[in-house]
Amino acid sequence: MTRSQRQATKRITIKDIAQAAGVSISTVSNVLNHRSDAMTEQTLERILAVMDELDYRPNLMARGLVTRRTATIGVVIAEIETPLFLQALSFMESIAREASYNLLISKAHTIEDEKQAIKVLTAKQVDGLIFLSVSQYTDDDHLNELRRLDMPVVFVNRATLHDDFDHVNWDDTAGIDQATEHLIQLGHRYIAHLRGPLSRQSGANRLEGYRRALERHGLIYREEYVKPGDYTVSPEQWQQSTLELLDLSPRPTAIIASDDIVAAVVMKAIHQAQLRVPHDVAVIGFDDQHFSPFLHPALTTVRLPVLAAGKCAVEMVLGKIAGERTKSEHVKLPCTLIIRESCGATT
Amino acid sequence: MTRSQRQATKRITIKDIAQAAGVSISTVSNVLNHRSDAMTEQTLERILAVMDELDYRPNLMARGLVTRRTATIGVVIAEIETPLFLQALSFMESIAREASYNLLISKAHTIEDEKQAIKVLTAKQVDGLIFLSVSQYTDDDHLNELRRLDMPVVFVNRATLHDDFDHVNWDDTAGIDQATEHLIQLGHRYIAHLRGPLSRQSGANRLEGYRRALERHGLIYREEYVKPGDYTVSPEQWQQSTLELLDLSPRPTAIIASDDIVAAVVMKAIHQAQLRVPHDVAVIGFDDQHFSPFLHPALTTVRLPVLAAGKCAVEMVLGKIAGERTKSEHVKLPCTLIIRESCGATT
DNA sequence: TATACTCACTGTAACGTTTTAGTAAAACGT
DNA sequence: ACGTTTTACTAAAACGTTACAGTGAGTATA
Repeated sequence: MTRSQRQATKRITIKDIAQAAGVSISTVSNVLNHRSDAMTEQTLERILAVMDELDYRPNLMARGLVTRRTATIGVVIAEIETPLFLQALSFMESIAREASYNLLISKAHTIEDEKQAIKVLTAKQVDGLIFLSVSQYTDDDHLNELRRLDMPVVFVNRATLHDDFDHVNWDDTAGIDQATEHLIQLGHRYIAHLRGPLSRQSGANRLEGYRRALERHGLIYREEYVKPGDYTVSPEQWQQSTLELLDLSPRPTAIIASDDIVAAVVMKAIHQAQLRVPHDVAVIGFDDQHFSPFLHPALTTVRLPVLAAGKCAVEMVLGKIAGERTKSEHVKLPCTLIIRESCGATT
Repeated sequence: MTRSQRQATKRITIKDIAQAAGVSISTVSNVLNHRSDAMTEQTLERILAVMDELDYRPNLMARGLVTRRTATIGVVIAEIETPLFLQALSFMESIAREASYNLLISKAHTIEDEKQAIKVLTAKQVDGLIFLSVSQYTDDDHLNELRRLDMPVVFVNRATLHDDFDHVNWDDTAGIDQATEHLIQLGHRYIAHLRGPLSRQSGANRLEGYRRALERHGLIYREEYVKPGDYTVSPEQWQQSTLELLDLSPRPTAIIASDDIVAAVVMKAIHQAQLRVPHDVAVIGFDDQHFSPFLHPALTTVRLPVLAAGKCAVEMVLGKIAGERTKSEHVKLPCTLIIRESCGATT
């Protein structure tokens, strides 16, 4: 397999097919583009036979050069470490594939990465762009380029600062509100929250939803019941925070964690404090990751519609590409409270 | 943003740059390809200035058409639902990006999917192909096409039936052997195994490694200590199987699960049987998923070198593309036993 | 029977690059 | 001062498609 051998392998083009079938390349192009009405059944079959025999594959680069279409959607993804978003990515691939589109992916954690990703993906002539969960609030000037290119763009889980682009989000606030409501209905009065980073939309929204539900029921919001439990602090600190919460008086009878991993650590800390879930302390997570049903006890959690959002985003991009949709939309999907074993009535 | 407006947006090409800078297309092409030695400093700067001003981006499709390079690697991935493989995908993207390559992904669960994926990806002119964990044993004829194309191909975690292609695998057998060995060293004599599907290479290999370690220490392999605990049966059955194992006499003092999710369920079942991990029964998982350290107790598990394998695969493909590597390699990476809390000495 | 119309194609100019061969002018060596 | 080399470019042919304007033969219409 030397390089010279590699170059020796001749690739068959539309020209070869035309020659072998004794027709012009236009005719071959017509069969490629399913315009079989413009030729004899006989010719069609002859061309198809030749294509099959020579194992012809149209060169999509050449095609793309003239059609200006690549059947490829660029996906810029951050937080790619979160299994949930990766699952969304996988799901998006399925949706895209049904429409014969592929996904060209590019990670971006910083604004700089994002700029670079946009450069490369647009240079590769993707037909549309999806930003998966890159939540920046400021300094989005580089997006002007996308406006100029007039390319279909959808943001998933990003602050909706760009009215002229499509957005898909989910309603964190309502999600945690629902979870808190559920706990209150079960009789809980002292509900703690291990919150996410406030610098993030999700962290702030969730704190707000938690607070909203409390206040709706006339329960006072107490600072000491809220502690950071996000990736900016270590798992040991989550554990420490949980123990501190359990030492409060009155002791919280329920803890809402900022995600399922944190919830697992919370449950672990509760067990280690010789208390029981949900008997002594109820726990609710966030995300509904794939392991959550298998925790001990199975975790009650707020399921994020990440897959649905991914699907929605792909469909929006495809719609724009097809020219069916023109004006931009802002979709907000609901979260679902998944009730399992880790939360129950207080005794 | 109507379609007519979209088409009105003129895209600037190398031609525009040439005209604006008062040079020929060739010269502009030269600066694009970093052959700045073939022109005046003055000219170079003028061209760069014009490029910057007009915000020029070379069209990589057009370039690819003539260079026959796309700076894109196709990744065919199955088991994409497994977070571990998705993480590998993410990691591979990082490695590829460092070399200015992108990843075009395509899921494939059946042979038919795989054929289709190969068709599309090769038609899109990817420079190389990586198969991530699509473990089929038979009917790989369609791969002949890849031989014919003489395209760099690497298989990750696939039965090495294709000597002429590159392979990256990990040593399941040695991994579980090590885990079993560890348990034996701790004094365990009755070790059970919830095995994976035998139709899969991994399931069969692991059973073999388990058996090998037992026999090396003169412990008898007992059929009733081995039960299926894979995705072909339900989580309820994993739980049921665990309970059955705990009812055996002598009761196993350790259980090796087929993956970390199963291990979580096993631990849950053990707790529900009023036994303690690792005090009464030690548990070892497989995969080292991201939640495993946060289980209660933290899970001892065999870490698969999935990320390393992904990295290796990308580097192999890049090496082949660059022409540095020519002959095919078969790499086998070791697994690592990650010792946490869920296994300890028997009392 | 002349006219229009359909049918089954064909020829060729794009698309935006790279690449190869070429060239005029300047610099160099002796 | 002459030939040679180097420098700084340029012209034009690819690359493999699609798109559009033809075209000549046969058929239907008036």
